[in-house]
Amino acid sequence: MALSETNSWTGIREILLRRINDREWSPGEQIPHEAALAEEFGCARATVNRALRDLADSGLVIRKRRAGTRVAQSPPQRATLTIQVIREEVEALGRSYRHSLLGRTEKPLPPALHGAFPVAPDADQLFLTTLHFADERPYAYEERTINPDAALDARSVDFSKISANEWLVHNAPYSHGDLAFFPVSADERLSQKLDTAPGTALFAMERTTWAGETPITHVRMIFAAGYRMRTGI
Amino acid sequence: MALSETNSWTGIREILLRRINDREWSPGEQIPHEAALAEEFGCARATVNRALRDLADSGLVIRKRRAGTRVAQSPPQRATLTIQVIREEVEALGRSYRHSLLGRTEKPLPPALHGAFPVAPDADQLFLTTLHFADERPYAYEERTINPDAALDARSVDFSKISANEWLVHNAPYSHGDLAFFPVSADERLSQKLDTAPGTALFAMERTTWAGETPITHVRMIFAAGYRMRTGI
DNA sequence: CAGTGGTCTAGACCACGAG
DNA sequence: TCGTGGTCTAGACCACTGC
Repeated sequence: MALSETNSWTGIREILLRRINDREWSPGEQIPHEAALAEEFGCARATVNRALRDLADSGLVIRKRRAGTRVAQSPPQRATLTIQVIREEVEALGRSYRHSLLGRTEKPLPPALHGAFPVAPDADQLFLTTLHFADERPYAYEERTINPDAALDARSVDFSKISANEWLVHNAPYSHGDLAFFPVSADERLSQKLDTAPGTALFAMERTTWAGETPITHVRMIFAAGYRMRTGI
Repeated sequence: MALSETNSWTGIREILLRRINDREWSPGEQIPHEAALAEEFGCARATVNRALRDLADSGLVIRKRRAGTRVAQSPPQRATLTIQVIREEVEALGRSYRHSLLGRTEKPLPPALHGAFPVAPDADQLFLTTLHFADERPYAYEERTINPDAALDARSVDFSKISANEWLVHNAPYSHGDLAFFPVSADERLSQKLDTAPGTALFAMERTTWAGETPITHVRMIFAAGYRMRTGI
């Protein structure tokens, strides 16, 4: 109908997408095989495969061997968040970055974290609290636990020169992690650090990263008032 | 070194990943061409391409034509959020779902939204407020604007039977959207709807979806106290 | 068991963009 | 301009899993 979609995989994806959006293929319905579509479009099966795989990645179709490809009943919305090192996030906003190490101690893990951060209960962990600034105004407050067994040189690093955030990204590769976002209400101490009124609603992020089965670091980052996390879908 | 990675694209990805993590290839450094790697691993270039494309998708390497492939300086952490229809989100938690339509009006767009939702200033928009319940307890409060020119049948739908959230997912395909997360402090009205104390910090999400250049709907969803958005990386 | 998607290959041409 | 990644092809074998 349109002037022409070439036989590129993106072109084929658009055609398939239109058929789904136009209800030519209804939710839950099985669509033709890769081989049939390849023949229809006059292209190789691999090209159709690439298009369908992309639609599957974005959740619009469900693919199973033997059972074929079906249009998803309620396509979930998938959004990709990109979480940068704080310094880069701030500098990308055109503001100047600085951080200040507020505290550093070594002690065993407090019981509250035992569930989320499985290390030996008597092994000393490194605890850091850091304040991140953008244009000399507080940007985020960070509370971090580092497992010295996983980040071998951490004990000897001067985290007032390079933030733990940045050092870990460059020196402690992780295999996977957990991420959570939630709101917190500024208590007396937080409101002071982040220069806001007590009771202000703040955006917080918690993250644990792992190297296989070994936890590397656990961090809670609380952003100053007005912070919004944005993305596209 | 390991017993053997087969010549699968995932196997090759693991080998490349290890070289990056072990600093065999340093951040910023250019790595061998696809052709060279294909020869080294004794596989087709397409297989190496698939592995490298996957690493590029997750932000670990940067690929440019002619310039080759380089290890990223500070690999951003990319997380994928899956945002389901609220009913499914609640039911996935093993709780029973119900919603209640609190209000429905038609009026032109208020000035506050003119920037985010570009429709004719005198065209009536459909405004809905909805409360979502999980196990009969408030789960989320929703304020929504629907552009009737983009969602043609919306005016004739009984949104007390099917939530606008769900109806739109099934009936108004979108091409793209904007998404933002931020905290709000419960005011008197919100705290009443969501059955929480005034001043509680709550998690909020704002989303606008588009069909090409035409805005379809704008929604602000505020979740009850205790809500956490989780994902993995 | 057999149909369907998942993957690999060897080769080719193309498009971008750094030098 | 020309090296590098991006893509397409035709064909093959494999792995999973529903029938």
